[in-house]
Amino acid sequence: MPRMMKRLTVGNMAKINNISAQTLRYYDRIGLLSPNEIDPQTGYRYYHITQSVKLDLISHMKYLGMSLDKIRELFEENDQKRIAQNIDLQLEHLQEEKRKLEIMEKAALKFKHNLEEYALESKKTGAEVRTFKERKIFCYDGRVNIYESDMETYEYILRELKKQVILKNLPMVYFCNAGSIIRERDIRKAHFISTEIFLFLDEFFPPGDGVAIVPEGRYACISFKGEEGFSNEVEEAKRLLAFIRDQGFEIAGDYLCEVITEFPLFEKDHREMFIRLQIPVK
Amino acid sequence: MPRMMKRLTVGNMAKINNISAQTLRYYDRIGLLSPNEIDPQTGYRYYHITQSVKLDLISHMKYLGMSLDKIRELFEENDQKRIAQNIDLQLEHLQEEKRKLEIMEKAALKFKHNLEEYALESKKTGAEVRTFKERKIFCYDGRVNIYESDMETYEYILRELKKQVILKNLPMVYFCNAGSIIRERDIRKAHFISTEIFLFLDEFFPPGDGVAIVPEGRYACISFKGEEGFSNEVEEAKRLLAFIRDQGFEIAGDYLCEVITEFPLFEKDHREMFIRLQIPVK
DNA sequence: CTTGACCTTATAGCCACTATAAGGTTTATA
DNA sequence: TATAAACCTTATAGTGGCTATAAGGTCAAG
Repeated sequence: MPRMMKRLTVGNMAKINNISAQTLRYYDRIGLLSPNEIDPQTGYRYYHITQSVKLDLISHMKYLGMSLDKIRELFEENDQKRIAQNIDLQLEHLQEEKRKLEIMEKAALKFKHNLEEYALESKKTGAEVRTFKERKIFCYDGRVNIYESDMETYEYILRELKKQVILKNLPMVYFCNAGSIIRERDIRKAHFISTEIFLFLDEFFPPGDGVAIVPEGRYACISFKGEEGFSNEVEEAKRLLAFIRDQGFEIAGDYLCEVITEFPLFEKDHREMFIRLQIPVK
Repeated sequence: MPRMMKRLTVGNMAKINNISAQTLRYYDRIGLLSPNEIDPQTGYRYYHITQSVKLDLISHMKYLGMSLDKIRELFEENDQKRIAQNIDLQLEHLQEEKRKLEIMEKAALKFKHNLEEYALESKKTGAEVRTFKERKIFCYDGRVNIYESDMETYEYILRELKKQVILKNLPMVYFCNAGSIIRERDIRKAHFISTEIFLFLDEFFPPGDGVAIVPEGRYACISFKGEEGFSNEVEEAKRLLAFIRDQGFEIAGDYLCEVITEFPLFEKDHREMFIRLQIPVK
């Protein structure tokens, strides 16, 4: 049987409601919930147990993600329709938050996956043939041949790609897994010409403007640590082309240069990239 | 073709990276990212485009939900293992956030459902028979007959229930949909004795300590607005019992008094409750 | 040389609290 | 009744990741 107390001091009210006395004082200060009675001499706050009702409501509405300001507003209006409206608003907000979390999770998994790929791939030295499923990319044509540019220009092109990503409302997640393309006709002639850079999207991404598909199939691959930007890419690419020729394969599509991860090799103010070159073969 | 600038002022660096100049200054201040060069005379900050790399990483890691402090720490350590660890931590954190959101959503939906029930039920006046699916409740025995208590005591009992909810780590969500039970043997004799109050849980809730099941079946129901606590409940309950007798039904289980919603009728500092009485019948 | 667009630092504000300090009140016990 | 412990009060500062503002200095174009 609970002990009866007509007047509850902040501390008691706090204990009973599993809340801090400071918080109760704060609620008083912002005009959200004031004690039943305040001793005019001492300023002591005295609550009544039934004021817990309002505290329950406050905590419940907070739980729905409403701000204390909003809650006070709703208390003042005391209008059921407005409350229902706000619940719907909160539901939308929650959906939005959920979507954000999903994307964040995808980003984290991608990051992790990249780290694992790095750990795996960094042990390999030679070329090999691997099968990839269909992949989606978001392409951007920088109109500058990156093989004739320095890192500075590459950064500027990346910034432009980023602008596109923001413009098209793509989640920024994908921005950690970029690459560049050499079109089939150029790589067949061993011409290192690429003006297009891209981002890997995930399989669930809806097709649309700028979204291209990298077909499923067998790819000749080679991975290496990019030195001072792309300086050693051409050399590695030639090794990969030699591998294709030696194995009796034939180039079956566009050459992809994928930046697997940047982070673990992060040093100073330049990108230290782990790169995987891929050429589809038949 | 992007315009080349060796030195970028905060404003330019900001524009290029879709971030505010203030934020860049802030990052400088907290030692997360300092400009390449600072004019010792004027204090002007000059960035280099390649510093965007670090900004990309920062935004990416922020995206995973890491604090700037954590990010700086990881930058300073520059250790791949620690990064991987933190990604895993973030993933766990994201799972937690997702669970929270799910619960919040459930709470909002429940709230909404209650409002709708209220709108529907408040138009009805007489008793009726309704079918309910199996429901789960969390029971707490206050060891005081609430029909012999005043609202003050009821509030204290509710506080105890709340403590139990916190103790058992149940989500606070459920705290808006409470009720009380009169056991079958008592309601058969029209004895209004109830020491047990409960919360409705949702169907997905795992069974456990204190979790009871209210069986599926047909229930004689009557709803009304509770006046000054439970003062008019007994009267309405008697009407419901009369209805059961008149229709030739028989009491088939425990009597439930469900508080559908409190909010829309919220006034002053006492609970204004919309109540639905339910007696299983056969 | 002016104008206006930039830059600088310093400060306050946001939210929902928490923490601390310095001092006053109540209550339980001796 | 004296005292000590446990409370209460207000006021202030801090949290994080910024944004906003003010007051003043610098730079680049015309």
